[in-house]
Amino acid sequence: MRLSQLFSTTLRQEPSEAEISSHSLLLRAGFIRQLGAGIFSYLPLARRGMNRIENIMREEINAIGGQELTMPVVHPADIWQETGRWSQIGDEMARFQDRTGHQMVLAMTHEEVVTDLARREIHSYRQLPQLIYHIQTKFRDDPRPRAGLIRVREFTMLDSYSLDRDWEGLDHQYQSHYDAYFRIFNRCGLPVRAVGSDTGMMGGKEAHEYMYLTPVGEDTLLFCDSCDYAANRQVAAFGKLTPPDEKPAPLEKVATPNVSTIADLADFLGIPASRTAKAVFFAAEKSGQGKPLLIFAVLQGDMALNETKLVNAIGASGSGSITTLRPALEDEIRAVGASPGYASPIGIQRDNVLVIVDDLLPHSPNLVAGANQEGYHLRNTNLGRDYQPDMIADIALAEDGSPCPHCDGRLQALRGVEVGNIFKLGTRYTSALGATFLDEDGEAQPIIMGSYGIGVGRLLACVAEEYHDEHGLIWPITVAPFPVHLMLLPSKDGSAEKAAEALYTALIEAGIEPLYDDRDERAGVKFNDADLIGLPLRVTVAARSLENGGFEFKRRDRDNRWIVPVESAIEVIKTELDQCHQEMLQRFNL
RNA sequence: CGGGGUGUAGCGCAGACGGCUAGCGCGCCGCGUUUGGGACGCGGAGGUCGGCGGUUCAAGUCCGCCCACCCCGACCA
Repeated sequence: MRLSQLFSTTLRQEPSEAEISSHSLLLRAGFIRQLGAGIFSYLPLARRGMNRIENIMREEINAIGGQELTMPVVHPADIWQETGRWSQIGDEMARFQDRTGHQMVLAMTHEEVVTDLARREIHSYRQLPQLIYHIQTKFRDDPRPRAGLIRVREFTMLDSYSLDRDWEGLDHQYQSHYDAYFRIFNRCGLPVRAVGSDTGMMGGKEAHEYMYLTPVGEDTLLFCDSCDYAANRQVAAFGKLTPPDEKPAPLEKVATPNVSTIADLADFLGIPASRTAKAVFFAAEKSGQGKPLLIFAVLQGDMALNETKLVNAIGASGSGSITTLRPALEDEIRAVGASPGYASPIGIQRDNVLVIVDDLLPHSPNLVAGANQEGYHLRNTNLGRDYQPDMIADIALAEDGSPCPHCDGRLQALRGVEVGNIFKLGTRYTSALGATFLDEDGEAQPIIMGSYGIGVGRLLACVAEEYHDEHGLIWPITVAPFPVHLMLLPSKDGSAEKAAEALYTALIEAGIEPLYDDRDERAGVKFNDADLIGLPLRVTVAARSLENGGFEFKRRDRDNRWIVPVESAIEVIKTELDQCHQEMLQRFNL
């Protein structure tokens, strides 16, 4: 490709909307352009990089038995209604009507369509297992796109789906993906960690996320410093310190004027926060019901609430499908007889209230809790004696420094970007859509499903985030849009032009397509653009290099330059590119 | 959805007290000089000042409404 003809230009100045390196550099180097919030065009350089990523994905998924197909981006609403997600998912799903007035949706994921295909095609255990995948555009109307390609609304994902006759089969395919996904990321040069995660809107049993650790990430992960425990903060368990073993003491009302926070309370009474009980309120809107359910969560005063755990606990309790959880209004709290700032479950009305206490509370005696009266607290409240919970569950948020749930270590909090995820869906969708097969005994069984996804653009952005310096991008050989940046610096006698053109042709004939900077620009401009675009190997053809005995070679990720004789240029380029590959394999033990 | 911010040429920005043909740097086009780390000279092109409405003799500038984008939060993969 001749740079003079390439459909994009580099920008000298940093675009004002870019806050993080990958966004800024991908814009400046001419890889992407933004059309709207979270909506981008991928110009030829980005497209080529993404093609290479997608081909790595195809190789790895094919290697574990995947078959590529393509499923539609526009779906009729009824399959989403069949699984219940039509009403479960909110504004994040883009909906519209076609000309005949039928409700349609833009695909935000493809479980429904896969399951529909499965129920049409799969009838016998003899047809299982299956693994199908596609690389397709999705749209999620995210309330807040940000950080360039890291969090967008329209995006392309590799999406694979496993279909099995039993749970052992799912376990096997899940494990295959677990490993294949590591290979995909590593072949792209991206170091990732797998962590246990929430299943969120996907539903199902077990799930892992692949996290690229970076301060620009918006997920918080917790890693044990001495064992291999790792989890997204949303689901992270932790070892709760055992409270003192005291006998329950009599309840005692104590005046606490203007003391409405845990910190003030502990201060005022001269006790640690861990000796207090904290109340947190949410209103749960139930589908198809008018009056929201008040969620009254109680945990030890030194701990923060984990909303994801709370939602999952409520879901597990079977108390109806909760569509949304929002902070309760003050009136809603007062309506049950609780007093904000001085609240406890003691003595409140219990109809249409769900009291959920953290699983540490049964072991934490004599806590100071609210008296449900402005300006007063109660000493020595005890679960069981003074109030009964509707449910006991782990609803506390793990923090940096929390004890590991599995060993004596401490959890460390780090930021990360989720670049992929894998879910054991089980029969969540196949049961809903009636995707069954007949087993050997002629009995209908629901197909057991798994789903696995990687965002292509987000992966590209993370690679850019990982590999760059103050001059520009530094692409790993495996995802670079071109392997070689061939640079011509014009000469008076035309010798450099002649040599560069010859090398350009010879490289293409050798199956190596370079990006050929044939522009009539100053050397400084060309060198700076080469650094910005960041191709792995730069080959400069100039009068000076020819006088010195050939072409000047430089790797983008190294500082040194050296001269290679004209006649061995192709061979050395091949060697260098191969060397880049080898270094990559070594770094990731591939 | 809440809070904050920004919309003036392709990019980065000035102009805001209402007042002449709306500027600057970079980029772009032409000619010449220059040619290994973002050259120089001369000459050009390019703007419904985010949109609509209002006030006024006069609006980029004042007022109202709306829209878009960015950041923080809520939310989310």
